[in-house]
Amino acid sequence: VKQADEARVWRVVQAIPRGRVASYGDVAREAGLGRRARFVGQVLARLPPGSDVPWHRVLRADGSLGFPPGSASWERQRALLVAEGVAFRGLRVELARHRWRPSLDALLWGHC
DNA sequence: GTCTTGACTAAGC
DNA sequence: GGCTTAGCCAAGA
Repeated sequence: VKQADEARVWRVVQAIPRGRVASYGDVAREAGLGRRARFVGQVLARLPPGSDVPWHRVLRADGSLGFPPGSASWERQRALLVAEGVAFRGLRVELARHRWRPSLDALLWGHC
C-alpha cells in the first residue's frame, strides 16, 4: 500500500464539510490520484475503527452507497448521513443538493 | 509473471 | 427510470 496516497485520500475526505457528500471518483481526482476511484474504496475499507475520517460522506457517482442496501454497513452509513441532514431519494442521496464542490467551496469561503 | 477481485464510472440499450 | 458492458487500476493470491 502506498502510504502517501492513502494519506492523501484521508486528507481529502476529512475536508468534506458536514452535510455534504462526494463520490469516490471526486475524492480520487481531488487527491491527485486520477481515475483511481476504486483505490479510494479500498482505502476507506481499510480505515481503522475510531478514525476521524468521515468515510460516510463518500459514495458512488450515482448517489447510491457503496454497500448492498439493507446491510449493516449500509444502514450505518445512511443513519450517519441522515443525522447530518443529507436527504435521500429512495436508495440514493440527492447529489444535486449535497454534492461537495471543492472549487466552489474555495471560491465561496476563500475570499471572504 | 498472470489472474481475480473490488465501498468504481461512463456509455449504451 | 432500470440493467448490462466495457474500461479502469491497485492489491493479493
